[in-house]
Amino acid sequence: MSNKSHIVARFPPSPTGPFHIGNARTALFNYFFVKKNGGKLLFRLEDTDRERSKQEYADDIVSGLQWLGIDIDFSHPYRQSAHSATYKKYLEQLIADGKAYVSKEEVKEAGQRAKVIRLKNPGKKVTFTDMIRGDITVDTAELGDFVIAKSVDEPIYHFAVVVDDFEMGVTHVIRGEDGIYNTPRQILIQEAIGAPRPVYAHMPFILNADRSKLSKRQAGELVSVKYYREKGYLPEAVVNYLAFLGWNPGTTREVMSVEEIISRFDITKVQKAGAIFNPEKLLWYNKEYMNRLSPMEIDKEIKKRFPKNCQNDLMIEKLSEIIVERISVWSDIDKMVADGDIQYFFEQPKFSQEMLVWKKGGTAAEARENLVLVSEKLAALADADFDAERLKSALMPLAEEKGRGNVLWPLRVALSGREKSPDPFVLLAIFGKKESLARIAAALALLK
RNA sequence: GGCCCUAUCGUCUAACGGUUAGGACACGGGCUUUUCAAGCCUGUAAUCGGGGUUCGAUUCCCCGUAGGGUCACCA
Repeated sequence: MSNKSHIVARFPPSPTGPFHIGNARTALFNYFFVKKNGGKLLFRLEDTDRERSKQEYADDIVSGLQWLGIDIDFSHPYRQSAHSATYKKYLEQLIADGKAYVSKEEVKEAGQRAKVIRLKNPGKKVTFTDMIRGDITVDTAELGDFVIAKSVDEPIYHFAVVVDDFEMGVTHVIRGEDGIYNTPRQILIQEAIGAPRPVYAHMPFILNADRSKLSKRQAGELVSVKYYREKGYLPEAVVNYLAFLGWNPGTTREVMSVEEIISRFDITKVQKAGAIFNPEKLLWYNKEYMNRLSPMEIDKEIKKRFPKNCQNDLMIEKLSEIIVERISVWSDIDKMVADGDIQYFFEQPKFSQEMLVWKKGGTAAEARENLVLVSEKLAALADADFDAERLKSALMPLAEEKGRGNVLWPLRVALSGREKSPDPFVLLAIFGKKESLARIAAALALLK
């Protein structure tokens, strides 16, 4: 890393499926690395597989990357499909130099070619440096003269990658650990075409709970970046979680902005073993980041998710605090709406007489008597006194005298109609004097 | 199976030969003067096993064991 200004890394997904969270982490670590070292990150679409490559997947990857805040230029990606002439040139040169040859093959399976291009393997031991794992030595003899292209117009992956990295001036290759065994053969190809060898770093995998490689089979939708966007996760939280999965700056604090992560980033401190993906911790991160949001940002999201008959801006403003402390991701608001935890703020709730009675030893008569007393106390207050703290000091003496449960439970149910809700003082403050008294009156009518 | 990589609480991790093995998530308990949530305090919990090296090993070496990766005319 002595030549900082010359660092060029790349992120080369093949658009053959939805953007995978493990891939996102690899992209992120590439991003941290170049940002930290003042390098450049290039985007390449490995779309040589005509059958499986789809534009919608490419779009999903790009939008996922942008959502995560990876601010690199996606406007003119390097597409493998646009470089067949280049591969052909190198292939023909290798054959002319006698470093590769056209080999006649026995066709064993459908789709196999009778002629392919193989590299003449010098059969030596190759040692390369991995920034995470140190030196790795592999004997390439066992590879034999491996296939590098089906024809001069159809290079296979390893060959295309080496040519692309060379053409793009890539100096640092940071990829998943499954790339470790691709490296020796790619190095052999590099040497054959006279390309310089980049520095490597192979990242450990993100794992399922049983320590196998994170799979859609086991983790379901949790593997796709799109899922987190749709569920209403904050990209900062996802980035922070992913960054600390398999790496940490040695601090006790784990909530850290991207800027700080970048400034502290050190790829040599990346863990060598894989890490199990922990959705609970991600949720915790998300909540941490939600707690740092401004009321305006919260209100905007709530408004977006509330049904048509709950679009009262003034009420939404009052609710944002109690909602945010009950959710971990934005889509939890949808659940609250579906569960009926929202509706009662906007219209008189329906509830039964039994629900008004304190379950631990209260009677309907007590509920009625206490609601009348509460009602009288509230009627004596000014509108301006409808503040949670003041209401509490106004009503608690009564609650202490008559029994907290016997006073506060009926009051809370009268206001919310629910088994679970914010405390009655907060509710009173939200509804104000007039609406509060009206709801209590409605409850009293039921108790008669 | 060959080759390679890896191994600290359930999970993510700190420790770069000497710590009561630290933190976070999750979990348990308690406090916040009804319920829910949030918050605060607090507790349980780990060095895979066996040999070395060393005055001393989580740390260095070897052997096991376990897990993972990889052995394509896929990317």
